[in-house]
Amino acid sequence: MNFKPVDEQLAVIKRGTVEIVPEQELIEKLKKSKKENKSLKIKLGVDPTRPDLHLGHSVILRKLRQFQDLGHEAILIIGGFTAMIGDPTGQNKTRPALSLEEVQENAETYISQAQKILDESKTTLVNNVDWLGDMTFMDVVQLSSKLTVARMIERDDFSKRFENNEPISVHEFLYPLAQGQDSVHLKSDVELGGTDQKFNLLVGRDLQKTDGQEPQVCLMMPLLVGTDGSMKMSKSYDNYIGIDEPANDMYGKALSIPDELIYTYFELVTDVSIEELESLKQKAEEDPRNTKHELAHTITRMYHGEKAAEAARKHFEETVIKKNIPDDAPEFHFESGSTVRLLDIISDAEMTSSNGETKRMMKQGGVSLNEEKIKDPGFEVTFENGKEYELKVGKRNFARLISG
RNA sequence: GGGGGGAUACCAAAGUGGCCAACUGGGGCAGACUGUAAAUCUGUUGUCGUGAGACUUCGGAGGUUCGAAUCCUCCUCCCCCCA
Repeated sequence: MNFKPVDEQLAVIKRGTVEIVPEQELIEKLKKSKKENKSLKIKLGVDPTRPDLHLGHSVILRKLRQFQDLGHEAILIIGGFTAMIGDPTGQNKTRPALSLEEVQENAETYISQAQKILDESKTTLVNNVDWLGDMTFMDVVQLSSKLTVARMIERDDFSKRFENNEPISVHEFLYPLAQGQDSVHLKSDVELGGTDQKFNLLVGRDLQKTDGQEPQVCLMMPLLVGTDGSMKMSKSYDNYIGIDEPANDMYGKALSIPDELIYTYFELVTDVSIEELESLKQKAEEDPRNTKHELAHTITRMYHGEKAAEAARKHFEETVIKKNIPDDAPEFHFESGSTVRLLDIISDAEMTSSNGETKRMMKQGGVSLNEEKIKDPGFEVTFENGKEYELKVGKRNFARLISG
């Protein structure tokens, strides 16, 4: 491996990074690595509790990928064991512990999605069940003696729960130790994590020191703000863009982020070069509309390819800007001459979740047939030979009704 | 081991015998507006029914009552305080 100069590597590593603890140690490690022509071990632990990955997860995975591209060894730890504990970080309640089978299943989905971002051939996959699972109770007791309760309850998530009279289980205290033990086991040089992982990452450092190892450098990435512009991207807030989502949705959702986030998204979730980033900062301010389209295009391209990204743009323009019916709207056929209540058509097509909702939408002007708003819940459609209707229910629910 | 508090719709949280399909906030949905699926404003938000209305819902199971989310009994789960 021919490593790039340290300062070049550092520039890539620092892209989007919030904090490197301590940065000087990282520089030393990089120097040593180049000198000895030996790659660094970069550790990323993932919790396969929820297998659906979104752009928020991609931030950290992309960072791992960047390390790979710099020639370092990416170690992706599937937290099989830790998932069964449930990471308390940022939680206001105890996470449900998963069974071994669930973890296994989730892990597979997770890996297959993560490979879209990582360089599959160069990723070392491990599961911490393999070493944590073998520890004896005595081992655990000894390990836990290295961390004090006072330090644990300093943590925000615990102290908040404590104040709010919410339960904290003892086993949740063991989570950072388990994660730290991973670092000891793997002898990692760098561990990646979100800013919310700082505590856990630092425990890894401490444990390595106790073990006589050279401690890992902790690298924290920001938590990506979701499409709502305020909370971190998360499935439970429904402000996420999934990496498995259809191109059209991806494109549209990317466009819905607030303007202030355009640059951040370019920086954290796209593969545009560092040089390009510079110019994008200004572009985003001067011409947010087009820059955001460029962002949406870039993101969609990364996961679906150039062609699909282009198609997604067209789809967006047609349906959202021009408010036209998309080409791929589902079609429903009706016998010519028949008369059917519109309410029933919508219900059969499952375009709403209940008749009450349909009626409500009708009253509010959310249902239209061939551009004409239908407000009467009893409205009936008569299908004459060859006649076609374009049905719109709500903002983006379309269907074509065809007779014959 | 002892004492106290709690469980309400997607979430948070009022309601403590009829005016409750249930205040309010968040979220969701719709309309207007917009470069946008953003922001803002307005409306709406159990199911069935064109409608009148009917039915189901307030941790679970029973009971009292003309009538219960509200009262009683038992059960399940959770939190706090003292030891």
